[in-house]
Amino acid sequence: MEKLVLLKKFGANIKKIRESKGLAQIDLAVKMGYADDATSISRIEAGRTNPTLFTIHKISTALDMPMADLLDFNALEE
Amino acid sequence: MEKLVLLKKFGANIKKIRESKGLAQIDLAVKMGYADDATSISRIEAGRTNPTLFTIHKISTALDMPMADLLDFNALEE
DNA sequence: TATAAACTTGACATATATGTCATCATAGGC
DNA sequence: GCCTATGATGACATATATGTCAAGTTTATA
Repeated sequence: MEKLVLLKKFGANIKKIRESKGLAQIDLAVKMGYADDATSISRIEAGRTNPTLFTIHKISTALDMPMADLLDFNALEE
Repeated sequence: MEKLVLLKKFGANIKKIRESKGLAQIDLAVKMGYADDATSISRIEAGRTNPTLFTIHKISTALDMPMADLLDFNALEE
């Protein structure tokens, strides 16, 4: 898969899960320990950054979702 | 989970899967498109770097393993 | 249409990932 | 002992992730 496509798919998946939990970007950011600033979340959800494993792990913890689930967006399409 | 622990677990998992496929680090590196150099693989397996999503994706493709499986190393322990 | 909540965007300093090279260490087989 | 395969390590230039701020946009709603 091409890089930009991958990042967009991941971002869309995070957004979908976040919204399913009724959280705003800022809520997720605060849960991840950020200083009341959702910039990083916005970038990730838009696919404008290539997050590291540790960042993915922090999202996973904050959303209470296994990392494996966050990356399982290829079961549907390819 | 603490960052260093996470990176070490991920690295150990990659190493286990790579070896189960009978591949040397250099084989994986070449499959990922690197120039006959396994330095990056060595770093990742040792947990000395915090790989990006795209790097994880390249490993996934090269090892023919879903990304979700590569990150599913918490099913066993925590 | 005014207001507020939610999200986006550009910029910034800092840290670190990436890919590569040269070199070193280790282990096994001959 | 020698050679080869394998992996580890330090250094390097370059690219980019991270966390933050300020400012802008979008959306909804009263």
